[in-house]
Amino acid sequence: MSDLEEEYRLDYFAENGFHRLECQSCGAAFWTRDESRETCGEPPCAEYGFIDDPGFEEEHTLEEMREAFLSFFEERDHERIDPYPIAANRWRDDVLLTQASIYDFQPLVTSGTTPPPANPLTISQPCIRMQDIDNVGKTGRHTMAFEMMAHHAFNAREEVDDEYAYEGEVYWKSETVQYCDELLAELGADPEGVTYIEDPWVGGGNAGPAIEVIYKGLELATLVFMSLEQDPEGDYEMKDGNTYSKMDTYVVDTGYGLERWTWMSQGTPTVYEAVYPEMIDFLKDNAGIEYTDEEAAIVHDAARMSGNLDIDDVDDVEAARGDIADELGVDVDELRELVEPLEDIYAIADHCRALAYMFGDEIVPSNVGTGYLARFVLRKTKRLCDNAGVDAPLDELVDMQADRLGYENRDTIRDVVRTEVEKYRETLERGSRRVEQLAEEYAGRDEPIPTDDLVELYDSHGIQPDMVEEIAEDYGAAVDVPDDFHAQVVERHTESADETDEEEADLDRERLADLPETERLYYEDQNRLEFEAMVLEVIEREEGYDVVLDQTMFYPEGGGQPADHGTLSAEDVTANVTDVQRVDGVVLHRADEDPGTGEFVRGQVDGTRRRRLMRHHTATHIVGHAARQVLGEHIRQAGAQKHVDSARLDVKHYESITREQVEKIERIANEMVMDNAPVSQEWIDRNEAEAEHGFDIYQGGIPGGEQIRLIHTDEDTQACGGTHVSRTGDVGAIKLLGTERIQDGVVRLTYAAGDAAIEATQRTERALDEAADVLDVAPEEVPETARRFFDEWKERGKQIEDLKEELAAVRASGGGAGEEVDVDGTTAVVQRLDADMDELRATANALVEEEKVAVIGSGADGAKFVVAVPDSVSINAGDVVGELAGRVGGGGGGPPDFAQGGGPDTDALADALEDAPDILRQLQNA
RNA sequence: GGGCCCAUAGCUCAGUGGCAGAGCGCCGCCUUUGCAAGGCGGAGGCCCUGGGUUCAAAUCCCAGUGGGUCCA
Repeated sequence: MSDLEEEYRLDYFAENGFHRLECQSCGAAFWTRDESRETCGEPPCAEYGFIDDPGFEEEHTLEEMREAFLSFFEERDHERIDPYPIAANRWRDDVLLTQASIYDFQPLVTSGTTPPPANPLTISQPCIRMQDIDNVGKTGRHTMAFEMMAHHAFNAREEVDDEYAYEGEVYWKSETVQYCDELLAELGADPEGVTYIEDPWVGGGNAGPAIEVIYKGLELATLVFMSLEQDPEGDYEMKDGNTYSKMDTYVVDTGYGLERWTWMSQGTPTVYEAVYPEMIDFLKDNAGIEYTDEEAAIVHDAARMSGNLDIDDVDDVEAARGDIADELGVDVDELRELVEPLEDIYAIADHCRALAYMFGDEIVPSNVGTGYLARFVLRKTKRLCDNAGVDAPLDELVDMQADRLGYENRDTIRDVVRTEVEKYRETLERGSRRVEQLAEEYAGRDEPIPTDDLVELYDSHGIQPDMVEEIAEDYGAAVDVPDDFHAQVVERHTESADETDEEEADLDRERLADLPETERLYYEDQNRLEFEAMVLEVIEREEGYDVVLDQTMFYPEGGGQPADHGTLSAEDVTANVTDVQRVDGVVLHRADEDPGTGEFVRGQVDGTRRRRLMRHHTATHIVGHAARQVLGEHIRQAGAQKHVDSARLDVKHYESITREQVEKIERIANEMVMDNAPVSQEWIDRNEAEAEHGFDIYQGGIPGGEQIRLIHTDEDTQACGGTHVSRTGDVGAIKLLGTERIQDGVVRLTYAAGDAAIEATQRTERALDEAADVLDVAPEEVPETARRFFDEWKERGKQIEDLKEELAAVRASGGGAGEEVDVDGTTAVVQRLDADMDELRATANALVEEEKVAVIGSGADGAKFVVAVPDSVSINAGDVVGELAGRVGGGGGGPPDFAQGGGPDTDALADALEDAPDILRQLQNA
C-alpha cells in the first residue's frame, strides 16, 4: 500500500529552498521556507496575523482582487472563462447549486468525455454553500455566497493517446504551486510566512494529493490534484477508509477564495467589512446601530477573536462567546447584546448576495429544487432583517447586491423578491392565527405546547419554533423547544423510499452490450417514413418481442416525445410496433410478432401519428419561446410532454398566468408559425454550443457526449433529440387550451397544434353548442342563461325547503293522517309518511313544537324513522329509534331529543310502527 | 422527487357519524350620537369533486383537484 508522501516532493519546493516540517501542535506535514517554523500556521495551531495588519502591499476591493487574479493567470497563458450560473442543475442533474469552480466541469470534462472550453483556464466562479448558513456573521469568516477563483488544467496520460477528449499534460503539481507562490509574491506577501500543508483530498468517488495554502493564519487557497478514483483493488488508502487507484486523466483543481484574498489585503476585523463595506454601512445605519468608542473597541476585539477561533457550528459559537467575554473582561450577556445585531447585519448582507446570485441567474422561488433553496434563504434573511430592526424593503437590499454584481434583470429580481416576501407574510399571518389558537388552548389548561405540535407547525405550516415562543408568551403559554427539534423534523421525513425494479434493466444492459448502436435514420431525414433494415436480435418478452435492427426510422420515446408506431414486414410476417425505446444506443422495437433474427425487414412508420407528434414538438419550442417573451427571461422548461392530440409545457414562473398573457403567448406563437421560418437541426461541439447560446439550450435536459444536436426554430435554439417539422408554418396553428399551476413556481401550458388544434377548438365549440341547445339559447347567451338558471335553481331549493316546513306544520296541527296515542299522559303521534328525511325531520320538529312526541316512519327509500321528543318528556329518542330500526334490520341513534335511523326491510315498517306506542310506554317506564 | 397539513357563509374559522354553526362583514329596523358604537331582526352554504362504507357522511375510507409547508 503506497501512501501519498512521495507525491508532495515537488521540484519547485526543492529548487526554492523549502523544508518539509511537521507541525508541533497538530502533527500535519507542511512545506515552508522558514526552517525554524514550529507550527503549520493554521488556526488553532496559530492565530490570525493580518487583522489591522494587512498581509498584502495594497488594499484591494473585491473587484480589484478578482481582476488581479484573473489577469495574473491570463498573463501565464490561461484563458479567462466567464462564470457559470449558480444553478448547477442547468448543466448537470446531480446537484442543485454550484459549490466550487470544478462543478463547472463535472462530470463530463473531468472524466474526459468532453473537452474543457479551454485548457488551461482561469475563472472566478460564484458559489453558494448552504451548509454554512448558520455560521454566517458569527465567525467573521464564513459566507454562504462567495466566489471561488481558480485555474484548472486537464491532463491525460501520454500512453492513453486519443481515448479522452484531451491529450497529454498541460502542467501538474510543481507548476501549480509555483503559480500560487508567485501570485502571493506579486501581491507583496512575505514569502517566509507562507506554509503549504499536505492535506490529501477525497470527494465524490475521486481523490488525490492536495495542498492547503496558509498565510498569516488564513487559509487562502486549496490546490487539489485530482488523480485517483475509488477502486477496491487500488494501492492508495485514503482518509475515508477506501482504496483508490490512479486515473488516466488527472486534473488540477484549485480554489482561491476571492473574499479571503480581499480580506487579507485589507485586514478588517471581519471578512464582511472587506467585501461589501457600503452595504454593511447602509444596514448599520438603517438598523440604527451606534456604538460608543468603548463599545466599538469591544466589538472590534470580539470580532477579531471570534474569527480567530476554530468554530464549525453554532453551538461552538455560543460556547466561544463566553471565552471571548472573559478575555475582554465584559459580561457575556452584555457582549451578546452588543454584537448580535451586527452579526445579523453581516448575515443579511451575505444572504442578499446569495439571493442576488440566485435570482440574477433566474432561479424562481418554489417548493422544489433550487427554487426551494432560494425561498429558504429569502425567508431566513427576512427574519434576520426583522430581528435586527432593518426596515429597508428586502427587494431593495437584494438589488444593492444585484447592482454590484452587475446583473441586468434587476427589475425582475425585485419583482420576484417582492412577490416572495408577500407570500411569506401571508404564511406568517396564517401561521400566527394557528399558533394563537393553540397558545390559548394550552394556556387555558396551564400546559406547555407539546413538541408534536411544534414539529407539525414547522413541518406543515412553516412556523419557526421561536415564533411560536414569541406568540405563546403573549397568551401565557409555555413552550419548550427540545434540543433535538430539528432531528425530530428529519425523523418525520425518513420514510423508506420505493424500491425500483432495476433487475430487468440490468439484464438488458448485459445482453445489449454486444450489439452495435442502432443507426438513427430519423435524424437524416425527419420526413421519411419507410426504410429497410436487418434484424440483429429478437428478445422475447412477456408480451411480444423486442426487435433490434441495424438501423431505424422509428423514433424511440425521449425528450417528452412518445415513440413512433408502425410495422416491420419480413417476407411472411408483419409485426406491429407499439413501443420503441433506446437503451445504451440500441433501439428496441416492441412488436407483436417475431420477424426472425437475420431477416431483412421493411419498416413503415405510422405517418399520421408521427406528423402530429412532430408538430407538437416544434410547437413546444415555439410556445416556450413565446412564453419567454411574454413572461420574462427567467422562463425555463420544468418538463414537457407531447401527445397526438395535445402537448404540455411546464415552465418556471413565480405567479399565475393571466388570461391576457395566455392570449398574448398564443398570438406570438402563431405569428412565429405564420412567419414560416425554417426549423433546422445542427450537430455541434458542445462547448461551442454553450459558448454561443448559453446553458439555456438545455431546456429539455442535458445530453451527454462531445457533439450535441441543436434545433433552431426561428430565433429559438435548444439542444433537442426530437423530430421536428422543417418550417414553422408546417405546425399549422397553435391553440392554447389552458394553463394551470401544477406546483408553486411552476405553470403548465397545454396546447394543441395543427389538426389537433382544429379538433380541440371544435370540441370546445361542440360542448358550447350542446349546452346552448339544452338551454335553448344562442351560444353567446350561455353564460348569462346558465347564471340565471343556477340562481333560479337555488331559489327553488329554498322555496321547497320552506314549503316542506309549512306542510309539516299543517300536518302536525291535525291535518295529517297521524295516529295520536296517549302515552301515560303525553300525546304521541305515530305516522307513516313516505317522504325523504328532510320532510320527516320537519314534520317531527313541528310536532315537538306542539309538545307532542313524534314517531315518523317512511318507506320511500328503505325503512326510515325519525323520533323527536319534547324537552318536557323523559323518553330517550335514541332508544326508541334503536328499537324501531332493529325491527327493520338496521340501526339508528342520536341525541335524546331527536334521533333518526332505519334499515333495509321495508316490509317490516308497518309492524314496527304498530308496535311504536308500546315501545314508547316501555321506554318511558324504564 | 418524497413526506406532512388544509379545503364548511363574502372573510377568518369552529364543528370526532345523527336538525349546518360562531365571530367579523352585509341588509333592515331601533337606540344613541360630536365620533366610536350598542340593541333587535334578516339575508347569505353544490360543507372542493367523484367513488365507497353506513339505516345515516361536512364528519370515516379511497381516488382526484386546488392551496400550504417541510425535506432531498
